[in-house]
This record gives sequence, C-alpha cells and structure tokens, in this order.
Amino acid sequence: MTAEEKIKEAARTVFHKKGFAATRTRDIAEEAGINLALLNYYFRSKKKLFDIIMFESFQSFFYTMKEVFNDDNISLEVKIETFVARYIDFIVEQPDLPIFLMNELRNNAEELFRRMDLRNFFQASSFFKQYQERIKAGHPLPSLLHFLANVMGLTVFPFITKPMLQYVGDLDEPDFREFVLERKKLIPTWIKKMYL
Amino acid sequence: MTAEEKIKEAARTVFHKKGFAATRTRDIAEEAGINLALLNYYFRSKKKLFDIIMFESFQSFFYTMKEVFNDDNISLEVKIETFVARYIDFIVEQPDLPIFLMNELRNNAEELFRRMDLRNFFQASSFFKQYQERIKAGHPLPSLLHFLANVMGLTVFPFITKPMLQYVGDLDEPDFREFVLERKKLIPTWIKKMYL
DNA sequence: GTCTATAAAGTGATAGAC
DNA sequence: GTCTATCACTTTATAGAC
Repeated sequence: MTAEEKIKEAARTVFHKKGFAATRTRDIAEEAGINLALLNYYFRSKKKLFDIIMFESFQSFFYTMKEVFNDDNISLEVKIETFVARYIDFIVEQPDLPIFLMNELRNNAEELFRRMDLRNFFQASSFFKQYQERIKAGHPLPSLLHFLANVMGLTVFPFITKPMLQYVGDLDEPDFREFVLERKKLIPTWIKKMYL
Repeated sequence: MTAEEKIKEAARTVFHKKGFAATRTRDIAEEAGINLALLNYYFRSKKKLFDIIMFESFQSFFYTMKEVFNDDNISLEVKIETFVARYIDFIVEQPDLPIFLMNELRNNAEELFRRMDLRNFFQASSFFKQYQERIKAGHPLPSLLHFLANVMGLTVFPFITKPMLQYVGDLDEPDFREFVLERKKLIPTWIKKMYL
C-alpha cells in the first residue's frame, strides 16, 4: 500500500467520523502513519483531499441505487426488496457514512448532484418508468418523491438516530445490528401495505 | 434584548447552521452584533455556550413528543396524527435543527439522554402503555422501537435529505414546503395501512 | 519521496482601559 | 458591561535538506 493510498484511506475514516471542520490534517497523518508533509505533497490541501473523499463517498452511497434501479429484468417489488436489503448491508459496514453525507451536503450539495447527473438518472431509470406505468394503470401510488422519501427514510433513518434508538431500546452493538437487519424483511412488507 | 440574549440567539442560529467545529466565536459575535469579548464575559467559553444551546435544542426537539405522548386523553391514532403534524410544523420553522442534532449527537449523545431521562420517559408514557395494550389485545404491531423509527423516519427524514429531494424533484422553497406539509396527512394514513 | 523546521494565518480567550 | 489590543496556541501549508 503506497503512502498516497494510506492517506486516502485514513482521510476517509477520519472525515467520515468527525466531518471536515473537526478533522485536523494531523489526525489523518497519524491515522495513516505517515509524515504530515506528505499529505500536502500528494493532495495539495486539506480541502482538495476532502473533495475527493466526498465525491467518492457520495458515489458509493448511490452506486447500489443506480445498479438496482436500472435493472430492467426485475419488477418494482423486487427492486424495492433488493435495494433495501443491499443498502442496509452496505451501511452496516459503513455506519458513519449517512450522517457524514447528510451533514456535509449542507455545503456541497448542488455541485455534487449536477456532477453526478442525479436528476437525469432518476428520470431515465427503469425504476422511474415502471413507477409511471403503475400510476397509469390506476394504482394509487403517491408522487415519486414521497415514495423515494419513504423508502429511504425507513431504510436510512435508523442509522442516523442510532445513538437514540440504542439508548431508548437499551441495545448493545449486536442488538442494534439485529434490529436493523430485521428491517431488511420488514420494510418491503410495510411499503407494500402502505400502497395497497 | 440584552447582550446575553443576543449572543444566545446568535449562537443558536450559527451552531445550527454550521455545527460546533465549523463555528468561530467571531461568527457568533458578528451575527449577534456584539463585541467578541462579551461572549467570553457571559459564557466563559465557546464549549460552555455550545453545551447550553445543545441541551436546549435537544429539549425543544423532544418537547412536542413529550407533550403528545403523555396526553392520556387521546388515542394512539390521534397521538400519531398530532405528533406528525406538530413535528412537521416545528421543523418547518427550524429547518437546520434535525441535521444539527443528528450530527452533534455523535459526540454528546449518552450524557444528554441520561440528563433528559429519555428511556424512562418512553417507558412511563401514555403512548407506551397504549401500545402495550394493543399488542396484548392481539394487534400485529412491530416492536415499539421499529414503530418509533418508522414514525420518526417518515416525518424527519425528508428534512435531512432536503437538498437531494429538492434537486431530484426540481423543487424551489415553496414547492418543498408544500411537499412536507402534504405529509402531515399522508404519514398517518400510511402508518395505519402498514399495521392493518 | 520523505523528513525537519518553520512560516503564515486563524482562533479562543483574557488583560486592562473606559 | 463594553471596548481595544494582544497573548497563547493551534493548524494548514511550504521551504529546503536528505
């Protein structure tokens, strides 16, 4: 593993955990086990390094969605099931990611969305087409935006309020893990019932 | 309005918008229109001022929940309706609050929860008792924690992903406001259907 | 490429005059 | 209580030796 890779890896860890402002370049150098000067040698500045991490993190967060939502071979129901299950698995492995993104998107949002062509992706997706067809066929579905907010809210929100849920429910780490994994099966059934 | 009040008000605004680490005491002084030295004169340190804001913000976030969940005169259904409607109105007025709290709770969570006696509040609430009775009566409700995560997720999550929803749906500020206000009626109907 | 030393700027906090 | 001036320290970033 080269010094450059070590720095990026460490930057991801520390930025995800503490956010941009609370992270010191020294924290990253220490986490990476490299000399502080190398950070600027490879990445010029804290901000440039952060922008790389931010873009890649956001991209990874939407990678699953892109893949599932654009698979023409599966129905709307299976899309939701697959999306929820894969998302929960993904966030279990990267628990700091949702809060990091929600938080840092306060500053970086629009440029990043444009760069990833987010609006066009949704409107051109297999998911979008299937959804429109259902509505035309007379299904009482809510607007796509409500639907998206609901699926993502049910899936992601427990990770964002993890400290609160853990405290209220008196859950240790394995308990919490079990709690969110249960939701892989529960959320799709809830979604179906919501729109009967 | 005294200088002390001006500082607190300004601190709330700036901390909510940028978080603890990204906020400079000079930002607060400027927002308050007071001299920088007065901040330390009244509040000793940035951290002490922050702790006050954090506690009050968290308290205000749960004030509505406490009030509604402990009202013995209303049914479970009306509790949910009231809670959702009042919460959405509350956050519309304080749009920076959810992300601020979720973000800063990464550091301050457990002490704050203990201080507010959060676990005991839930377990002693009218809401909790009604929920347990329903389960005993044979209703197929999920565990209370799933239920809480669902209601709060559906209610709060759209505010946390506001930038993304606005971009994807091409919504300006009034559009977004309308979008979340619609949910005051939609969420209770969804919740009911989920647990039929 | 990697290190040490240090410049340059930012930031929290206080002393002391009024 | 409120101000100006400034200290003490942190933090990003770079110069220059190896």
